[in-house]
This record gives sequence, structure tokens and C-alpha cells, in this order.
Amino acid sequence: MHRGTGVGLAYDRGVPSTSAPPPATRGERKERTRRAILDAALRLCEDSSLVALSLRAVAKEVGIVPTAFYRHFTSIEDLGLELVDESFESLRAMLKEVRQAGATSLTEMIDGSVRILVEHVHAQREHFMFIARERGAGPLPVREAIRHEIELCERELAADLRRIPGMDPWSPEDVQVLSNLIVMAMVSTVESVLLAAPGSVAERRIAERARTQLRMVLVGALQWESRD
Amino acid sequence: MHRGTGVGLAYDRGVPSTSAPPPATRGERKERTRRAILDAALRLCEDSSLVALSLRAVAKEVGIVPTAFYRHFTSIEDLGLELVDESFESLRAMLKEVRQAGATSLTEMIDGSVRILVEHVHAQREHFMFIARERGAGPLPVREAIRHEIELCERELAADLRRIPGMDPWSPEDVQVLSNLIVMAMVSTVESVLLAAPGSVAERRIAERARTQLRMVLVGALQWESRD
DNA sequence: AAGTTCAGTGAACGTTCGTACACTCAAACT
DNA sequence: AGTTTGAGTGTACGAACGTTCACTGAACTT
Repeated sequence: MHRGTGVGLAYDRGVPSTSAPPPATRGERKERTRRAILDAALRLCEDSSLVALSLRAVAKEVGIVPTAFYRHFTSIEDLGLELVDESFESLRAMLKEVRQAGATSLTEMIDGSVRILVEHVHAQREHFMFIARERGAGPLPVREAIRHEIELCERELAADLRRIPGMDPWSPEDVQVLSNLIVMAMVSTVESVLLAAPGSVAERRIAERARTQLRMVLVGALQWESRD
Repeated sequence: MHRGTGVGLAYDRGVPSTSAPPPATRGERKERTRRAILDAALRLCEDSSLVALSLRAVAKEVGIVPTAFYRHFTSIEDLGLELVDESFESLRAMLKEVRQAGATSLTEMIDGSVRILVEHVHAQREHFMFIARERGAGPLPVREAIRHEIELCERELAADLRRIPGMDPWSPEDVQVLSNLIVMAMVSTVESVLLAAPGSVAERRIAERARTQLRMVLVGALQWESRD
């Protein structure tokens, strides 16, 4: 029984047109299926890992035949690299938001950053989960892509840190080291938040812990350097 | 062609007895195979992950038939939990060594700790690699076991921190938060060291970075608290 | 010496996997 | 109107998977 268009066909059944517009152009249909594949992979990665994810399982989740997968990606690894790009695109949006928050004090900046971070982990839970998973266990090219992106974040943060009053006397190397520390602390905070139930007390304690740690590092380190 | 004892038989071939003593008792033979399985799994995990590791691949690596695996472990996950125990046993030995180093100053303590850490990552490379991998991507029980062990390390470190002169006025909660920060920084340091070539400049820079970070956190945080 | 135990064997099972191939048929193009 | 294109289909294949089962034979127990 030939049904024609996989994902797309879902829109051809049931109520005629009120629930969702039937995709018109061929490009639209393709993009829709591509998205469905990416979403399905992201969903299936919640409790597995790319390296244990089968092309067939993704296809089944999407509702297409396995071979149709190849129309969009050459392999699971290829799909993974796309998900990395996508995840960090959303993460960059978050960092931009953090920067635009325009805090007047260090405490304000820290509180705002942590708040935005936790919010984004909820909003983009699947993306963060994917990155946290594949960062250490994904296919080598995926791991490298993630490491590269995090390194970029580290450098961007370092540039931001240099603009903080009181950081002027720091050497670029030390700022970079500080940035690395902060990024790693935030990575581990994200991992903790992902484990906690959204809105739970556990989560609030994790956020509070992150704020305290940032204060320890920033306020503390600022004084430490000025002591020398 | 029946060969009898898998791994054990390897010792029955070649030069009679000079290279390795043929295992005598049945318990010895079993233990030897068990070790071989654990080692093989550890080796195969260097570039995969437990969730993508097949019982058959392990058996082949060991040189036994797949079904013989069940004489030692009920599943790959079971094997994984054993590896977690084993890994943290060696890590605990390291922490003990760090504590016994008996440093007189904070700088001395930091330098000694980082040195011992890097040494142990080399000596137990496969174990650390395994933990770093499975920490985020292993089967759920394995992830939980690792998380629990790291939490224990965190608490032990917190107890040690409280003994540092100058930490007396700190609340137990803040010490715990500080400990979490340090442990997470060390976890990420280990991950970096695992990526660097042993003895390379990159590795020395990572060690130097870890020292600087510990100094920032410890010296800095000590002053921060006393300021309030 | 006879009997028991059990780590390791080997064949066989039902699944699932990635991938090759020939196909269809509506949208897009000429 | 006729042709081309290409996303999705259906079948088929060999390989690898976890697990079952009855087995063997050296190490042990009695």
C-alpha cells in the first residue's frame, strides 16, 4: 500500500485543512521531513546516544521507510553534526541575551546569567541534553565539533571578562584560564539542571549553587589578582 | 575443534612455562578470564561507549565464545557497574595519596595534587577514559553509580577543605559548594588531559591551567569570604 | 576410582541492523 | 501536454546482535 509522502501525508488525513496547512511545494515537504528526522533523533537521544542510535529507529520514529533517510543525511554521524550546529546556534542566542541583559553590578550580572541559563535549559532541553551526552561519548567528529564550539564560547567569554572593571591588570592568559573555569562550571551546572525536575527545589538549589560559585570565582579572583 | 579453556589455554601453548605460569586452580582460571573480560571491555570502550558495546565484540576480543560471557556477568550493564567500582577504587587510592602528601602551604598542596592527578590519569588512563565516557552517556544505572561516587568525592573534599586554616568561618553549605566547584574543575581537567598526548606541551599547559584555577578558587575564595 | 561441578563450546533461533536496488507518482520544468 | 526530477516506497541481502540449549572435559570432591 503506497502512501506517497511519509511525514507529509499526515497532513492529508483527518480534518481537511483547519489543523495544519498541507505543504505545497516540494522543497517545503522535504524540509518538513528533514526537521522531523532531526527532532526524532533528538528525542531518541534523550536516553541513548548517537553511537547507539540506529538509522532504522529514527526512520520508524519519523514514520518513513529506512532508505528514505538517505535523501536527507548520508549517515547518523552526519545528522549528529547538524544537531551540533543547531544546538549551538540556540546556545549562542542565549549568550547574546545574557550580554544584552546589561547588568550594572557584578551580582546583577551573575544572577541574570544564571537565570537565563536555567530558562534556556528548559526551553531547549533536548538540545542541551544532546550536547551533554555527545560531548564525551559521541562519534569522534561530533565530539570534536562540540569541543570546538565550547572553545569558542570560552574565548568569547574571555573577551567579555576583559571588559569588567578590575580585570585590566590581568594577563590575557589568566583571563583565558578564568574563562575556562567559568565555562566548565556552567557546563556542569547545565548537566545538573538537566537531572533535576524543572521547577523543583533541587533545581533552585542548583541555580543558587551556580550563583555562589560564580561569585566565589569572580569576586574572589578579582581580589586575588589585585593582591599580587 | 574444542580447545577447552579460552583465555586460560593461551598459556598452554608456546614455550612450556617460562613466559607465564599455567594457571593451576579452577578459581584462578575463572578470575583470569574475568579480568580479561574487564580489560577487553575497558579497551573497547576507548572509542565507543558501553551502550554501543556488544557482548559478542567483548567475547571476540577476549577470545572466548559469546555465551561464555554469561559465566561471569549477566549483562554488559552488569560489567559496567563492576568497572565503575574498579575505577573509583583506583581513584580513591589517588586521593589518599594526595592527602598523605602532607603539604605545608596551599601552593604546595595545589601543585602536589595536580601532579598526582596527572600521573594517575596516565597510569589509569583506561579507567579515567571509561568514567569520563560513561558519566554522561552510559546506561542509567552506570551513570547513577558514577554520579554517586563523584558526590562522595565531593563530600570528602569538603571535609578536607574545612581543615584548611582560614576556612573556619565558612558555612558547611558554602564549603560544599566550593568543593563541588573544585571537583567539577578537576573532572574537566581530567577530560582535557585525556585528550592531550602524554608528556606533551599541551598537557603541561593543562596542568598549569589547573594549578592556576585552583589557586584562583582557593586563595580567591578564602579572601572573598573573609571580606563579608 | 567414581562422581560432581562448571567454565567454556558450538550450533541454532529470531531480531535488528545498514545498505542496494528497482519502483512510483506528484510536483516542477519545458 | 509531455518530460524530468526526486522524496518516499517495498523487497531483499548478508552481517551482527542477544539468548537458548545440549554438550564436553579438566579440575574438584568424595
